[in-house]
This record gives sequence, structure tokens and C-alpha cells, in this order.
Amino acid sequence: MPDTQPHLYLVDGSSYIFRAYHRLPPLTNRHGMNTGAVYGYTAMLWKLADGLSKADGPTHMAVILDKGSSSFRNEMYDQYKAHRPPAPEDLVPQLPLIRVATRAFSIPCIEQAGLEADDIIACYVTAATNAGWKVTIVSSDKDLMQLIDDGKVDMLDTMNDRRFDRAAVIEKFGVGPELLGDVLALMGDSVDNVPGVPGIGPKTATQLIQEHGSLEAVLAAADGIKKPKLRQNLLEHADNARLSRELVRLVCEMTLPEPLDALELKNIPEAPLREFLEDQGWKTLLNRMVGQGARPSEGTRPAAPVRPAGPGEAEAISVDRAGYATITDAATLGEWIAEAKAQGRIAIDLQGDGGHGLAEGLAGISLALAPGKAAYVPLGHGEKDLLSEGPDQLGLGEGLGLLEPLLEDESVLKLGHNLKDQLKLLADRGIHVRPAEDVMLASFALDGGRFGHGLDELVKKHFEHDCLPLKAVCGTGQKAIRFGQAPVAAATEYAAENADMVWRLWHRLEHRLAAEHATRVYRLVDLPLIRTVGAMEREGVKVDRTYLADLSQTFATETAALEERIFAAAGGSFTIGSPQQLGQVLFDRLGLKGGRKGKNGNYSTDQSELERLEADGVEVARLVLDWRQLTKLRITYTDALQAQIDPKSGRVHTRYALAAAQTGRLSSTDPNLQNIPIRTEIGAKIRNAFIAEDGHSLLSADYGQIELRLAAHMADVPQLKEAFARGEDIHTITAQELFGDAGKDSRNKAKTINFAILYGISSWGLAGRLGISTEEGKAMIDRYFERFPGIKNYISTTLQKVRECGYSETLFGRKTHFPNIKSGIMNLRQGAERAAINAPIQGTSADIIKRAMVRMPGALAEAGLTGTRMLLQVHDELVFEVPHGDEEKAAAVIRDVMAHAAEPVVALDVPLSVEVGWGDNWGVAH
DNA sequence: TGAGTCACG
DNA sequence: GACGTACGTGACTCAA
Repeated sequence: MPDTQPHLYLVDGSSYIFRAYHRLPPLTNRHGMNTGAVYGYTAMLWKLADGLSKADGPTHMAVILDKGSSSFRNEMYDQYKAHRPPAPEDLVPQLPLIRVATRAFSIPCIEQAGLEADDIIACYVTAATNAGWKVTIVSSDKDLMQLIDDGKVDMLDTMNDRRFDRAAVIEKFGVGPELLGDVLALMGDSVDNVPGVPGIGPKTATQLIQEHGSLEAVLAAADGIKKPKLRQNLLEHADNARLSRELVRLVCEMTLPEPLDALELKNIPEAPLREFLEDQGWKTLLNRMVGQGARPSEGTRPAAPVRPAGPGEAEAISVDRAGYATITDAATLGEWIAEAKAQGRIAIDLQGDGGHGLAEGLAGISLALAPGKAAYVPLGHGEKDLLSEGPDQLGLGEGLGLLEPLLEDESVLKLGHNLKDQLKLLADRGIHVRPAEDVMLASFALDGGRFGHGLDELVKKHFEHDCLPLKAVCGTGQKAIRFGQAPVAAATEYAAENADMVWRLWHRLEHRLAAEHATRVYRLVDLPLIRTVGAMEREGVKVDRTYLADLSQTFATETAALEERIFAAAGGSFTIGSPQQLGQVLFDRLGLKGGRKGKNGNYSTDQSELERLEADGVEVARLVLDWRQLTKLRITYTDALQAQIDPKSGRVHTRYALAAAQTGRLSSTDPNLQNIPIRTEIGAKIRNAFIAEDGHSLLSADYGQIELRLAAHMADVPQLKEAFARGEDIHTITAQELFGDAGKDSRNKAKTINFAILYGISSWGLAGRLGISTEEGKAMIDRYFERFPGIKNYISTTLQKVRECGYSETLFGRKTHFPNIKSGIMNLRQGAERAAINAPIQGTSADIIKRAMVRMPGALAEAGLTGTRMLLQVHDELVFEVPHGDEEKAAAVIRDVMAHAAEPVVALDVPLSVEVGWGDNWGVAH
């Protein structure tokens, strides 16, 4: 009878408040006092109490606090918690407010002199489980994890929305709750000043306990341990280990200050809560909590299942595709529209019909109003090229005519997935959808780095459900049909399911946005970008087809000549483009020295390998390199680009992916216009093919060394910040610091190091790049850290944070998760560490240029630059088309927007420089 | 489909 | 002392 089993929530108030203080932004109440931590605490308490009627929600609840005086542990060990710094000055006055807030909720607040909160919690856990109750400990204190007991006691970390069970403890510490105390005893705890054993951290502690089974067994076996240092430490500090074991033991030797039954969670009386919230001046909370009645009744809840859920736990759903409706008449569509208006939100999903470009048609639109309640509205099904009538359906004109007022209705929220592409389709038809929420972008902001954000993948992750694959409707390969050619019944199952899933996903992710501090990135950066980027894609960029064709021809001729010379040198023809064959020719047939590499046992023939051969005087290596360059340029750029010109607009329309890159960057596809050659002279010619429309210039504006500037700011390196402020050359300054001179050679080395450091390079890797020994590489890195201690500090604090929280953050709060940061596979772990060092910098740069892009259309319009269009983004560069005569003015506006794009959210210690140029084509503008 | 290669920031 | 060797992308080819 699980329904009637009481479920006690024990809130570890003291630990929450300290973490909230550091994690939440400062916030001032009506009296001018900093109350950020109390605000967070209050919101959390509400969230918990609000879960009363929900599955696994509390029936009983208490807040446990530290009384502040010393505990019995100090009698055991006078140094216990001795080095703990005093609470921050602006946190101290918040502490009493915790009790006030708790009282406002009419929730019991328990504290007792001589006992720490942990022990009181342990007591209540024992009492409650003895009574057959379930218990959830609301905390993130690792000591308390000792109490976890599957089926009876679990732990909830509200700040990360994560639930810990036995498996989670084993994942984190390698041992179950019953052995956790032994592990903690070996580790010690510097914050609480639990001594532990020197030289033993979490890894070694876990390993020892796993191996021997208990702390006492470890100590007994200490003599036989191989590693000399470890053995000595264990023998010398055995007493400290035993003392630590006692310090981390949770004891339960008291009578309950409040009996269990007194903790029952009842309806919260409104008056005291209102009084408290009003006194603090927290209007948002007031509206949320009191505005809907002190406890929201079942009736006022939206129909959707509203439950906060971490990404880890999937919520199983049942899906009945046969239950979806097909709407083919105006009356039925009218009913759905009316219901959407009544409830104020609707999920939509457009089904395109054809390719990606402007020629794409619209096959239909699906709608969802509640979980499982979805329908498909076919609009353009049937064979276009035949005069057949097609299935029974509302036409495109009538259907969109009916939907347009709903889609543009300010009071109805439209939910979608990857709305940028859908909004583009509608904008082409004069429909401007608003307001809207995007499930893909919400997921990107919440779970970036954890998994991909495609609809199917999200559904799989969150609901353990497989969507009907598109290929089941449209087929695949040569036999694939357009969506509009599919039978309406099959199309309904696919399309309506998508809308249904969008609805469900949004309601699952919605509250996590605020709870996990993802709203800034979502609402201020990524969501508004939909419209800006959509407009850029629609605009496209003009390319000179004739010029590209000529270039293609030149490249082809030169390639043919190279091919002949290569075959002559190789003594026969082979497929140059096959690394396998090339390797055999070079290393087997010609007998050159080569290293075996790769998973297939093939020789490596990459650029560095061929350059090595060239240096040894192997002429054919140079020929192959030249052949590769020309082939690459011809096939990937000159040929492909011509084919990508849209016949309707005569321009190339790339598509930007908003939720693809882990760091928050955009990426560009079909074609990728973010990797157009520039570094080599011959490749750079391709940039000249990107031209401006008649009477216009192409204008390019790019940030100068933005990532190094951000590194200087984020790592707080005074020398680098000053150099940037003075407008000096940063690599020269680095060369001076490292080598005492700034000759060309030193500057080049410094440049390599500057970038290498930010990517977390090893001494071996740096040595390889600079052609020096590993020892010299290490010395150089050490010297760098010595001259710029901020960098070293940045790297270690960044890694520490990622190990602790699982994610890194940009200056704007964009999170990137690194699930591999604790991987036992060193390869993966070290890869994650390098990526984690880079992500905050690359990601902040991405945030900044995105903010510039969001503001740009408004700024241009305000300056009267109505003919100027933003066309392309290449990570640190924006490309515009500007009417002749407006270049100077546009340059000034663009420069201003870009240079100040971080403000006011972030104030940088370094200026952002923006270099602007323009001309007839991209080559001369850049 | 995966590996290898190479274009960009 | 071995480990594998710079961050982030996308497009193309070959070979299975």
C-alpha cells in the first residue's frame, strides 16, 4: 500500500544556505539587505512543499538547522571545524531569516545545542524508517549519504535537481553507503578539518576500501602495502584515521525534539506566508505562491504533468498513435484553435515538403493541446505534378488562413522544437509567430554536453520512447518520397506524435530553466537568436558562379598535371585519394620509412607525415600535398558552392545549427560557410567568389583575438590585461615575459604557447609543435604558469568546478556538461579536462557575438541603415551587405554593437577590439 | 558507416 | 612509469 506510506522530507537548512549564498546571484530585499540565499531557500521550500500531492512528494517535512554551538565532536577532537572561516559578512544577517522563512511556511524547524544538523537528521531517519516511513534527505552533504538505503532513504540535491540512491553513491565513491564512512575517514575533509590520512584522496581511499573491505582491514594490512609513501602514511596516521572514522560517524543519541507525527505537512496558511513575502518585497514569489492560494489545488494546475525532474531520471509514458486526429475541415480546426486560445498554449510542428532551401513547400502542420492529445492538419498532400485531386484536406491557403490569427496571437504561447526553421517557413508566407518557446534551445541551455537535442533523442532520453522514424513514413534512399506524398494516415502518426512530444518535453523542461539558472542564456541569447539567424539564412549571400567555374577549371588542369607526375614517380597509377593505397605506394612500393598507425593498421599519410617525407627530400610527398590541396578546394568549395546556389534567389543560403556545438557556438551546414579557405594564398581566392549585390559592398567585422582577451579577463592576468588595454601585441608581450626578447622566432613560439595553454596541452604536445624536447616543453609551460599564475589558477579552479558540479560555465552562465570528467578511462577523462579548460572561453566568445547579433538589426534600423543586411557569422566575424555610401556609418554602428555586446550583463576588464573592412567581395573586405 | 583527411575559428 | 598527445566544428572520399 505505497499510497498511504508516509514520506518524510528532512531539509538540511544550514548546508543549503551556504551553498545558495555562493551559487545564487546577490539579491537585495525591500530593506536593502542582501537576501539572495534566503530567497533561494524560500523558493526551494515552496517547490518541495508544493510537491505534496505528487508521486513521491512529501507528506511530512522538517527543516533541520545547526545550532552554532560546538558539538560532541569537539570534545573528541578540539581541532574539529577549527579552520573554518567565519561566514561571509553579508551572509550572517541572513541566517536568522531562515527561521523566519521556515516559520512563514508553518513548517517545523528543528535544532538542538550540542548536536549538528547531520546527527539530528540521522535520528529522524532512524525513527522514521523504524516506523515504516520513506525518507528523503534534502541536502548535498556527502556525510549524509551514509544514511541512504534503497527503498527507504534517498537524498535530493535541489540545487542540481539530482536524486541520490545507492547506485549514485557507488558511482560517486565506488562503495555503498555502509562503507562510505570508512572512505571518508581515509580521505579526511579539509573544510571540517577531519584529518584523514595525508596523501590519500578520494581515489586512493576508494581503492583501498574496495580492496580490503573496511578501514580496520586497511589499517591491519598497511604493513604489506607496496607503495612506500602510502604504507608509511597509513602506519603513521592510523590513529588519525580511526579518529576521523568517529568524526564522520553519524550518531543518534537523543529523543526526538518533535515527534514524527508533528511533522505532518498540512495546507500552508496564507497569512503568515503573505506577510513574510510582502515584507521582503518578493513580488514574483508572492504571485506564484499566494496568488494562486497558499497551496495550489489540483484544480488550478495545468493539465500537463508538472514535475521537476532531473535529466537522469526518465519518465515512462505510453503513447497511442492511433488516438491522434487528422483534421480535414474548418469546423474541427476551429475547435482546436478555440481550445488553444482558452488554455493559452499549444505545441506546433510544421512538416516541410522537399529540400532545405527556399523552394521547400509545406505539407502540413501538427498541433498538441495536452499529453496524448494531438492532431495533424494536412495542407499540401498529394502529387503536385499530376492533376489529381489529392486526399481530403484543407488547402494551404484556407488552413494557414485559419491558423494565422492563433499563431500571431500574443496571448497564446506556441511551443516548438527547432522553431527557427519552422518560423522561416511561416515567415515566407507572411505569418509572424509569437510568442514562442523552443524545446530544443531549452534542452541546449539545460543539458548542453550531456546529449544531443534532436527531438527523437530528447524523447528517448526523457521518456524512454521511440518516435516513429521519418523513414517509416517516407522511405529512404532512392525510393524516398516527399512528406507530402505520404499517405495522410501515416503522416498523421508521425507528425502528431512530434507535436505531442514537443508538448510533453516543454512541460518537463520548463521549470528546470529557472531552477538551474538557465534562463539568461535561453531567453537573452539563444531564443531571440532564432529570428535574427532565420533572417540571415533567408537573406543568403551572392556568389560569382562564373568566377567559381573558372577557378574550378584551373584547379582541375593543375590537378591532372600533378596526377601524371605522381604516377610517374610511383611507377604506376593508383587512387591518390585513398590513404590506404597511398600508404602502400609510399611505404611498401617505394620503401620509404613510415610509422604504422590507425585502427586498420594502415600507414598514416596525413599532412604532417607527408611534410616529414618532403623534408627528407621525397619529391612525391610535395606533389601529393599539392594534389590534395587542389582537389579539396575544387570539390569541396568551387564545385560544391556552385551547386548550392538557390535557383530562386540566385544566392547561397547556409543553415546555422543553434544547438550543435558543445560550447554554444553556431555551426553552419549545407554548405558550411564557416570554413571557407583563407589561410593559404591559393585557397583565399575562393573568398573572392563571395560578392555583394550590385550597388552594395560586402563588409566584414571581426573581433581581434577575442579568446585571448577573454582568457586574460577570466584568468585575471594583469600583464595581459594591461597589454590589451594599451593596444599592444599580445604575443610580443608573452615573448618578452617568457624569453626576455621578442624576436620573430620568440614571438611565434609565444603565439603557439598562448593558444596551447588554453587548450590544455601537455608538455609532450607542445614539444611536438615547437620541435623541442619534452623536458624543454615542460620547462616552458612551468615558466608560463610562473609568469602568469592566474592562468594556472584558472585551469585548476575550472577543473575543480567541473569535477564538483559536472559542468563548466561561461561568463553568461551557459553550462557545458562533461560526463567524462570522472571517467576511469584516462583517454576520455583527459579529453574532457582539455575540453573543459577551453569551453568557458570559447563559449563566452560565442555568447558575446550572439548578443551582438541579437542587437544588430535594431541598432541598424535605429541608425536608419535600412538597406544593410547581416549575412554571415564565422565565430568571431560578421559579414554584412551594405548599400554604397552607407559603409562608414554602418561600420561605426556595427563596431559599437560588437564592442559592447557583453554589457551590461558582464563587465570585461579588457576592451574588445573590432576590425572592420569592406569592398566588392569577401576576400578584400576581410 | 567509420576512419581519414583537411577546410575554418 | 605508461598513458596518448590542443579546443570547437562540417564535408568529402574510400573501403567495407
